[in-house]
Amino acid sequence: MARKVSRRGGNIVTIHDVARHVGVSPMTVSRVINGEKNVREETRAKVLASVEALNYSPNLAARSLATQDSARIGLLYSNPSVAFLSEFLVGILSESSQSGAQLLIESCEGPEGATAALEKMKANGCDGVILSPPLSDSSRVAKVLRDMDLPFVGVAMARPDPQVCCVTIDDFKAAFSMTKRLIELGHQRIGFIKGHPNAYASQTRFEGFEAAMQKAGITVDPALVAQGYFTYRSGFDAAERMLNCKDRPTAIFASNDDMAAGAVATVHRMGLDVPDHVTIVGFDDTAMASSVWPELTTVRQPIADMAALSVRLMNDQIRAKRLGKPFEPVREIRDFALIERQSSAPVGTA
Amino acid sequence: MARKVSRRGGNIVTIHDVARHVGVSPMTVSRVINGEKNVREETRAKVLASVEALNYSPNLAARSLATQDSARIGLLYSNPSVAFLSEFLVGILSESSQSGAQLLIESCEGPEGATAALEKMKANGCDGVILSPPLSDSSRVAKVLRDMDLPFVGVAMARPDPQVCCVTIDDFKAAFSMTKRLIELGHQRIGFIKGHPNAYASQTRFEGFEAAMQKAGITVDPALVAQGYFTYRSGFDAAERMLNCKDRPTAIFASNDDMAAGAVATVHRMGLDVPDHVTIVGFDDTAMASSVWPELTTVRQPIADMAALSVRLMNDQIRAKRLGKPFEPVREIRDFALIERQSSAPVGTA
DNA sequence: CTGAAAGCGCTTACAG
DNA sequence: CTGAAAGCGCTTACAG
Repeated sequence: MARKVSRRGGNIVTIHDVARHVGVSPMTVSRVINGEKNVREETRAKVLASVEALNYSPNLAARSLATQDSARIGLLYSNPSVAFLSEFLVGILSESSQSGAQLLIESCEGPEGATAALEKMKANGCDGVILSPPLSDSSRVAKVLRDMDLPFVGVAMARPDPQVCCVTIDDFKAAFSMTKRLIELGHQRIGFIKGHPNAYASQTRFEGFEAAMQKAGITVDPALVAQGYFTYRSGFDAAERMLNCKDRPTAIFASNDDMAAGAVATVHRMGLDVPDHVTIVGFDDTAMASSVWPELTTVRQPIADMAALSVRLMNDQIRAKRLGKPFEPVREIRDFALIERQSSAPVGTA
Repeated sequence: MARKVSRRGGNIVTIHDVARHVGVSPMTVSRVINGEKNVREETRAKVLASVEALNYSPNLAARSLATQDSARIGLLYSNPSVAFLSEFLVGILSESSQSGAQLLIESCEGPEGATAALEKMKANGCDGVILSPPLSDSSRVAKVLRDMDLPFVGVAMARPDPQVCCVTIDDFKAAFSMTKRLIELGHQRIGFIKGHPNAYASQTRFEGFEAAMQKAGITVDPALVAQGYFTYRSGFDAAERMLNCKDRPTAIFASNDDMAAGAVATVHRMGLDVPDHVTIVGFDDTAMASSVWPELTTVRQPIADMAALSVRLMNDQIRAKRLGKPFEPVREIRDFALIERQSSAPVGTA
């Protein structure tokens, strides 16, 4: 490893070392590393070989200083599930450290508290804001942001707004698919636990459920639809009510994993088994889903990836604004996935 | 806000703007910001006022480029609890983005798989490695690291090794305190669920439990000590065995939150209540503890803080090594805290 | 106690 | 297709 001694005695392979090794200018090495086209194929190959040989990898701090990419990004959240939030944060943090963005993190209690938090961010030189659900769906928050002339990106939005840049999955389709799968497993009496009323995703997921039921010609029994609040406890209570029906459901679809885990606990408490007596499925595939037993069948929403992508979109938007270029709001729809674990089974397994 | 237009059209307040505003050199501003002593009090005050007025905040990328602090830090983990890991990551990521460190993250299956992962890191120019438990306690991993001449920091180590730089809590004392608290609540028949045998913390926590019991003059019934594996399922099973004893425990102390949550599920399944019939307490205070119902009384281990501190220690160590200065291994013991939630109560509440 | 110079590693903008 | 120059915002090392 050819390493040079830096001003302070460290050993770091730089772009200059690679350049010298190959016999080109640092500029050419930079071009190869950044995948630019205007490099002769032969030169590119030599540079790449050298990068490999010297074990070069770029200094992110230097890059972001040079590119001026170092935006100051605000992240505003309002207590979603802890499991959701931490996965969200991991995505945000890792991408922003990659791109050299600085982070300003604030929480607030619902859309009403958002204004104060946003003003604080703005005062701290914030260039743009990333919104986690349910804030991302709040038109009130969106208005405040527009008035402040701050660009923003919404993550996991459930209500389409062509004006807003966002990263989501198709909640309707995801809920539809999961419901369809339950029906394929022979379930007919399927209970549904809704999410918090302040989140649009709650409504959209319920609509997906309804649509799949209707398509299969199954009537949704109102007694099997319960209001939840995305908490374990609310799932626990909702499931209890449903399971005390005379004609109890053979499957319960909860709008997130926390509630599904609560529903599993209720089933167990009643001396029944999951999935033998009741199938339980969740939504999100957070840490909760694979931490409980039986592990939850759920809809995987790639939260960390979505969060990371939102940082990239935010960077693009900030850069465009700085350059005075127009920025067309992007609506990125990521794929969801049905993850089948042990909490679901064909009907009548017991 | 006095903002200058940068090369690419952005508006950023820099150290120069502050300097001009105050009428001093950028150097002086830098000194004030970094809290150096050699600045006249009057000058310092003026600079600080200006920093406030212009809303200046330093560009981290520029700083880390200039200080050469940008170490490349490897993070090696071997599947601990997902909840534990995500809190750990949040701490690591936020501190490393603060300090401008680059991260190389690898996982492995136990100490045996560590060598390959570490070689990969080393090949990628890694300057030092942070170890999460149970890897942090592995003398085998420590030896590999020493042979590679890579500095490392262990997080949440349970076995004191004066040679190794680490950040921990006092697991013994923490387990002792929690047990003492249970005894104060009147519990005598207390069950204990051990953690995974490959983690030293499991042993240490058990010793703390034993010591507190002994000090209170209570004999530990071997039937009330079960082997767990830090998973929900293992807590579930262990609790089931204990609760089927003729003389069942009135309280169960699980060595982590996942197992405690599993134990709660078992109690419920048997038609009993938490905490009315059985008190259940956990350890760590991960997201799991406040996600289930009833929420868990537990020992708070400040995982994110500890992880963040480990990054700082790693940076110090790498800098010392680069400068050829000796670095005395530091052993940082953080405070734990007893968090009382709804899963515990005085004995005989029902 | 304060400042002018040089440099951190990379990229943009311009020339050829 | 390639390179020389200048600059990103900050700090170290040296003078005074």
